[in-house]
Amino acid sequence: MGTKERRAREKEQLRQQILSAARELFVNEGYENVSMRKIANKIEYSPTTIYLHFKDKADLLDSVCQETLLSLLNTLEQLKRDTSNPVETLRKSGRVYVAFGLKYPQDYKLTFVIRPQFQKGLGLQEGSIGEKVFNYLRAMVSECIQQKIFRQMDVETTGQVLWSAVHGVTMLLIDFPDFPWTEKDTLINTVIDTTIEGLKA
Amino acid sequence: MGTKERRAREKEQLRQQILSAARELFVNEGYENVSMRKIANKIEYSPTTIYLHFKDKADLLDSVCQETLLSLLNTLEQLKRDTSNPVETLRKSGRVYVAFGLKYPQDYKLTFVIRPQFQKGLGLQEGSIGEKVFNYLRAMVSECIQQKIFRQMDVETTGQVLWSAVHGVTMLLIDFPDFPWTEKDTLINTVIDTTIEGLKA
DNA sequence: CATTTAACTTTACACTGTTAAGTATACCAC
DNA sequence: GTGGTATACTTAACAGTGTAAAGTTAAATG
Repeated sequence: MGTKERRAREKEQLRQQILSAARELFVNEGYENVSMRKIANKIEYSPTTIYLHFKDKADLLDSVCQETLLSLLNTLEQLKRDTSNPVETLRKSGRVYVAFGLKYPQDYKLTFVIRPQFQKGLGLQEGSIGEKVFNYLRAMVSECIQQKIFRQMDVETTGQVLWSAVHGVTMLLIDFPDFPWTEKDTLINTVIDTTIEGLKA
Repeated sequence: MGTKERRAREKEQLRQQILSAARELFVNEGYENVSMRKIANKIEYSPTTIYLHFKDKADLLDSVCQETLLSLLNTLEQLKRDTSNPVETLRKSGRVYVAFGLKYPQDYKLTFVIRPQFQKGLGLQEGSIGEKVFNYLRAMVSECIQQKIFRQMDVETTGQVLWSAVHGVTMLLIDFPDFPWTEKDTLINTVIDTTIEGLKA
């Protein structure tokens, strides 16, 4: 019987092929400079085949970004959390977050800048990977507040402040590579440490 | 004789016409969704006329962004600086910066995200408006450090940390309007105050 | 073997940024 | 005023875009 399963497997395989071709092209040439035809060429199918797996180009982008978020989540979760020192964990997580953004700058921008432009109304929906990432942050922040290391402030606000800081420095370093930045790691660490210091009780 | 001058004036006028048509379209429909033909239609000239005034679409974008930066600089400089309380001035400037970004979100993104993507290698060149904006920040930071309110840290790094913070929160609020942010002004103020607090001696 | 279904391709449409060539008009020296 | 030239602008064209509709092929089912 297993033909149906085989077919489904093959279909999934092609989907994955399209996805990784798209990611590679998006990352190397920029979303706007990648045409459906280019992707099709790379996987040696006709352009319209892509539409059998993805609604349109934006949907393709969205799927690529989901993968990116998952990868970010995994990277963060690999960091083993020392509950006795939540601030240090937070610090490390911040560094990992920025490092991720700088290691895959194009993927980062696709996910956090380009995608919101094309996919209106994504507000961190229930069960999404994006929500899981933010939950990770929430948990750490919560710990810092409960242990009274941080000011007794709203968990949400505190988390959002931290996100703003790491997102800001990541975006600037990506978008203005020629700006006369002070030493990159110094800047990143200072951003994270300053924000954490400012949040302390 | 003045015909030459009149001609030059007319030419400049058309240039301005193109610029404001382009800005309006870029802002309302997004850079990528605006074609040279659309701009041309709006000003009732043929598409190729635009090329008599701007090298290409990216150059047009660049000119639009220069205007935006100038507007930002003016907005910042209107704030009268109370040298006896540089921290309060810095706080206000931060709020003004974010408010500017949120008032003209598309212009902000064009300038700080889209343009760097198309104009590689803009590293805050000598005498540019971007440099003037950053100089404004430098001056305020310098004051805070000299008066020993801030930690004795590198002026550059300190300024870059502040820029990261305000840029981060601005970008997030623009790109994820549906995210469950805490009250917007609270978030903005908390970001600014937290960063400043973290920088204090 | 016949028929249905799924996978994939061909063709086509209306659009894109930009270049090259063409045209008309306003200016200048005589 | 007339001839020539420079300026402003347009027309036409090229190679490319995202994607819908229709057509084709091959495999799975009854």
